[in-house]
Amino acid sequence: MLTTSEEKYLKAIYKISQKKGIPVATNDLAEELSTSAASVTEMIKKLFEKKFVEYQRYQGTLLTTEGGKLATQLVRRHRLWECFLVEKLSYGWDEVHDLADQLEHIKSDELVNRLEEFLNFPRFDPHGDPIPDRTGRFTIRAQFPLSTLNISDKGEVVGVAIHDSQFLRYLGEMNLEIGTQLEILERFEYDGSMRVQIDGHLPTLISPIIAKNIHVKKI
Amino acid sequence: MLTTSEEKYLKAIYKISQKKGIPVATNDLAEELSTSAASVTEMIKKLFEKKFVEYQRYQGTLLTTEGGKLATQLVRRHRLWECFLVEKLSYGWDEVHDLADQLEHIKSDELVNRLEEFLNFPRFDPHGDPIPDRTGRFTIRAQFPLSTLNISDKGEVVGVAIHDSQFLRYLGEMNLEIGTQLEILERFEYDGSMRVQIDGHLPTLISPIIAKNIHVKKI
DNA sequence: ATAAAATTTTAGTCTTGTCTAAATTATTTG
DNA sequence: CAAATAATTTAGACAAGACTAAAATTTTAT
Repeated sequence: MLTTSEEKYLKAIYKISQKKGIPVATNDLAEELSTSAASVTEMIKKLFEKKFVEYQRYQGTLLTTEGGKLATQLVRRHRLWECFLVEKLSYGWDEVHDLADQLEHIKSDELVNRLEEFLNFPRFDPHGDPIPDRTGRFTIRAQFPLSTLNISDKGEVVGVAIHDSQFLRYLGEMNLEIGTQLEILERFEYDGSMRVQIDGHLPTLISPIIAKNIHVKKI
Repeated sequence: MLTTSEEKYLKAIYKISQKKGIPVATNDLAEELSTSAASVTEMIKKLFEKKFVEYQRYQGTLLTTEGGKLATQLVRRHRLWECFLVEKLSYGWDEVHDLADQLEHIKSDELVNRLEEFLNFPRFDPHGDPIPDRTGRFTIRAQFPLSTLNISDKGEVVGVAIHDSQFLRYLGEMNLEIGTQLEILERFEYDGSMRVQIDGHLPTLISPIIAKNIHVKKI
């Protein structure tokens, strides 16, 4: 059985390797986990002993098949709890991350499977991220960063790449949420910002950094 | 903020003082928490420093007002999570204790308040125990151990004093659950056992130890 | 290609919560 | 009431997980 701390490391390795590829640097893990690089090295050696990660001194780390399964299970738990909090307890999508981070460490696969059934087998969480099924499989979907759309393209928001609550509240203020439909009115090539028509609202200017972190499907 | 371990101690002190009165003995705590008496002494000294318990060497311990509030909050969390597991996730009342023991340590009052609302403000948990409201008040109810009823008394099961899953499954096997109505047919005074008519089923013999741990209201 | 800078690891400590064995205090019993 | 027994506390140690400072290695830049 994994300790909560070990679980946090596995999930962090998983998350960083998704975003930045493998191997995962010790410093990046320290940053992600708000801890020191020295602590990371120690824990990685422990996870290596237990065969959850591959590791060579000074060369970074990556998950083994077994470690990957465990990390996926944690992602599953996290995203199902987020669904529960939003759909059943009326939390906002900007409020659930930290709570789900606690709830995902509850040790019971049965509980998570029952929760999934109670929620009617959702395939995406409140941020549009896919929820792995109990065998670890993700639902794949064609989606692109909003920043890649061209003038007069139409899209529907299906996800966000950042779960930070400030970012999400900012999106909320410009009436943008999962399911929102929009159209690109104008692109300013020198800085990449774009003017976007959001649903029934007034057109808004969206900066390239923001646009890169909003995922849409084309319609 | 309390650590999970400190929370476990506070709840154990609360539980034992309910059952056996105050002050609570170090050995009883060690037993309840499956740990050594030495560890208990150490932790109690810590809780004393933080003003959550009264304590004098060799004289046992008891909760301060502040400690009592925290313990009550934990009881509240535990019982609401049990309701959730039974009512929403279809767990049996004999399966929820250990899971609720994990869930009660999730740090968020807001979460528990929303959970309570989601469950429609239940006042009793699946074992018939009262759930304190957010100010810490319990709903009181007239109830007696089944063992105190006399011949031809009728009652309705409203609670159980033991949450052990073996005990609960045993009750289930004799078709006895919360809400079950019954009538005392016979009492054998020399050992205290009683023959009981349960609902539409055949009469059963109930031993005094069992009967003492089934709570009924008279009807 | 080598010096400087950045990254990673090691060494040594600390805190939390636990343990066992030994010492102390309280309780029970003859 | 004193001796035996039970309960509790202290002392010393350990494991997990973290930290800082210093050393080792890798990467970058001149």
